[in-house]
Amino acid sequence: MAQEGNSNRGLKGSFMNEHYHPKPIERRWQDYWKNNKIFEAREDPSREKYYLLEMFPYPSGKIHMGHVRNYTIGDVVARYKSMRGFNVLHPMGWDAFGMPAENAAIANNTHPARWTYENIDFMRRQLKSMGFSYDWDRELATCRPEYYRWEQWLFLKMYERGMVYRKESEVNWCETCQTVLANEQVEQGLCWRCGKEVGSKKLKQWFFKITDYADDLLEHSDKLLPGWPEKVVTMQKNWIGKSIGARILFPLADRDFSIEVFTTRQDTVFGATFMVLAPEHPLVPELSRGTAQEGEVARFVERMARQDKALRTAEDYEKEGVFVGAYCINPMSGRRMPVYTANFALMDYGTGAVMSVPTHDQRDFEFAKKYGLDLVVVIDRPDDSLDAAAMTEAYTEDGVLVNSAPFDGMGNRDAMEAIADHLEKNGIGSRSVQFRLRDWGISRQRYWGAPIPMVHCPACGVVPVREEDLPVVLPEDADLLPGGKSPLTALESFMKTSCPACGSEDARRETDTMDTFVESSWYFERYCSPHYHQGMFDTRAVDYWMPVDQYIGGVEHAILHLLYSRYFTRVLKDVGLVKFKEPFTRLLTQGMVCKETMKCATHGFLFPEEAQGSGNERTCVKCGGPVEIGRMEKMSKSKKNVVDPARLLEQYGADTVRLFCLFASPPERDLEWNEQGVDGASRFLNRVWRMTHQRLAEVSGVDAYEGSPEALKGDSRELYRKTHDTIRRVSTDIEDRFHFNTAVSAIMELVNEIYARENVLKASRGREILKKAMETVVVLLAPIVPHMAEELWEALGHEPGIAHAPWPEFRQDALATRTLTIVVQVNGKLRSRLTVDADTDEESIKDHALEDPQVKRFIEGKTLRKVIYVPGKLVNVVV
RNA sequence: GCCUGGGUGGCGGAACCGGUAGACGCAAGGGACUUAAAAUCCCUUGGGGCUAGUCCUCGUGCGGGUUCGAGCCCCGCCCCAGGCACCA
Repeated sequence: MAQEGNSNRGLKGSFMNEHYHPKPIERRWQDYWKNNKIFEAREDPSREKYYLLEMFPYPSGKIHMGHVRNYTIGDVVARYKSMRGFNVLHPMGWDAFGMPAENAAIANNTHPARWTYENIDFMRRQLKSMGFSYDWDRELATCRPEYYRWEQWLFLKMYERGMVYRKESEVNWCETCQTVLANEQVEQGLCWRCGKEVGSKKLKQWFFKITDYADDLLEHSDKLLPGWPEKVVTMQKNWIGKSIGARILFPLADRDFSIEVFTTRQDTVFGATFMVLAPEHPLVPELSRGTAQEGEVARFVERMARQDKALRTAEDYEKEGVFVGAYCINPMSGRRMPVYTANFALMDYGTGAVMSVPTHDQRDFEFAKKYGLDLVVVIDRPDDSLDAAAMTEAYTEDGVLVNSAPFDGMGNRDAMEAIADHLEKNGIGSRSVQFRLRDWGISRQRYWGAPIPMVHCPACGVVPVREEDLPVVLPEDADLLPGGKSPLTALESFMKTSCPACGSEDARRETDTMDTFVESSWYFERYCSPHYHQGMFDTRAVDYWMPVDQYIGGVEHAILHLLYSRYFTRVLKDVGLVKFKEPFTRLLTQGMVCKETMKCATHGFLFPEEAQGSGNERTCVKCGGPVEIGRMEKMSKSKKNVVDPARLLEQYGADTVRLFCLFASPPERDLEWNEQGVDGASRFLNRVWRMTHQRLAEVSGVDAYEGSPEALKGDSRELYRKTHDTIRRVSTDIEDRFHFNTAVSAIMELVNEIYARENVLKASRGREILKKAMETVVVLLAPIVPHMAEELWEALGHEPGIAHAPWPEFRQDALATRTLTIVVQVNGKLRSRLTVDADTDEESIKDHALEDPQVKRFIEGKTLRKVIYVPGKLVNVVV
């Protein structure tokens, strides 16, 4: 600490021993926060709440830079709001079910539960060492029965309301491993484990009827999510994919029933020249039966069934199909249309049947050309007519109807309505809306997930578990089977149960577990009362805290997790548990953390520590060969361009890591990792540390100046002005824009100013002004580098606890300057600057500008046309 | 192909309502301190030019336009990233 006698020495170099050591400081304050329950949140109706939430992590082993960035951003906002007087809820927990636990268990011969809980313990310690302001008493893990029992409870409620149903659905199936594969376990159509080709298999699976809410979710996307990034809203809208059109019945030529199609282009119905059915369409075998096509059709359908889904949706997938041997009649044109089945028709969209209009749909056009089918133009360009025979692509623009009997000459937009009316009036079709969104398949043939609370009884069929029998506990004594097949099916103690309806002892439990997205669709509500055992949550707590005011996470969850959460919240509302529809008022999607990749010709990708040297001259530590520097990419283990937060924490401390994450780029953009930048952040903190300690003796016992700037002059006035301007800038940067990088810049500028205004101590009130500036630096840094801020706050003579210190307000009157710099332009080009008193009127500023020698040079001999004055900013002389 | 973002010094990035382009940091160079180094503190740093200034000129992906004035607005392109993509 500074000694009295040091005060009259120069500021520079007198306290060389004052060095910043983050480790003990961080330990000390983390203990302080914990012991004093500084971040414990309690409902308090007299205070305005602020619920800040970051997407909870999957406990994969240890935290990575993506977590560090995400949680640092959230922590700054939480701490800032807390200093602003809000009652802040800032919880943390674990998205603890999922496949990696099973994989690790098989690979390391441990149990998924053990692996998961050990990871949680390790990662919790890591998060604590970052100094995040979580209320750890609210921690939850979704794999615990006391969590998922309420999920099972809600499942039963949804089942009662018809929100849950079972249907046949395809899964990826590996014959060799005898197991179901998730999409991410299928690599280019091959099983990730054995490398054999993946097929598909039909299983009866559970679904949530999210499509019931498609319209509602879509509508609110626009109206009620103003605090969401437009990008995310658009992605959700596309995902829901509402299409407005019509259903039309096409009678079969020789039978007395019809094929129903969905189309968005009923205006082109007269141009429909053939029909396409999905290979899975029930009419395909029926129509081909007994025809010459029967064998070929059966072979085609069989081949499509075996084909991998990933392949079928591949980019340059060749359109192919076969004639099924039957014809239908176009109800509008009367044309006899051959019926085909083709790979591109999907059974689960619309009706699984497509009326094909090759002249006005590119896909139909290609198919027709390939199989020599007829083309009839029904929409002409407004100015010239199309010749079907000469077309090289479909005409999909607007135009005028032709070859459409009573509708000829009508604009196609009008014809849409007119034809829809005609269809409805004649009972051959109706207006219809389709969504791209499918129901949410939640069944997973996996062990490490929440059991679906259903029982299969030979007598009663599928029966829900009784509410009082919940939870259906996932047995932890299961042995994992090689290949990943769920061990539940082999576990007699789990499988065997009695029927809740008839009591039969022959009943079997459902062995499917729920998709982990189910757990993450309501955890934010559970946080409000995590220890509540009478229901999913205490509605009073939820009424107080929800909705989440600010949600922060990666853009990779922009669609599924967020859409499912919005859906679940609607379900909870319908069940009567919550009063709102939208769980997240504001959303911030932060960018990825990136780093350049490094590759050695013999050793492939290299970890950063496996290359030595700098710049483009790096060599491989294993073989000394040259290292090729690749482009910036998202940090990933497979590319080895990763930085382990644990190492950084060890080397620099949490505050430096936090500072760098915030300073390097604004949160929504990608962050390019740069070790020298981390050094820079560390250097700045050292500078702040020194700045404070070197001046401590000067300001100890002095109260920070809080008065009017009236009496201040020179350096005092300037430093005071800069101090308040910094408060203003940092507040708006954090509050309105989450631009922490510019907030940090502003604080850096203030620190630079303190160094530059050494003479302030000679002025009257100098010490008080200096103290105010120094305190401001510390208090503004508090949400960003909380440990150092606490330490310096105490050193400056305050009681511990900057976390709850009030955020400073800026004084408008302190921002004013005595003089203004007015820029003078001639014809828009900068020519001179004027320094004038702040109260100088417009006329005299203009006069000054015209008399300025620099300006005169450029207006001499020219006609003065106009003089524009922007108050306090500039004069533009137009000649 | 469609929908979003984005393109600014050697680099990360600033520029808030159309008004001084390049804040802040990194890197680089120079100086001070030191026996020396590290650390620290100070200075310089977009390109070009000359008469060396309180100077001129070019410059925010490219080409046009609106305006007294455009990185920012409008029209037409190019490139990069992300998302969707046989959805009838």
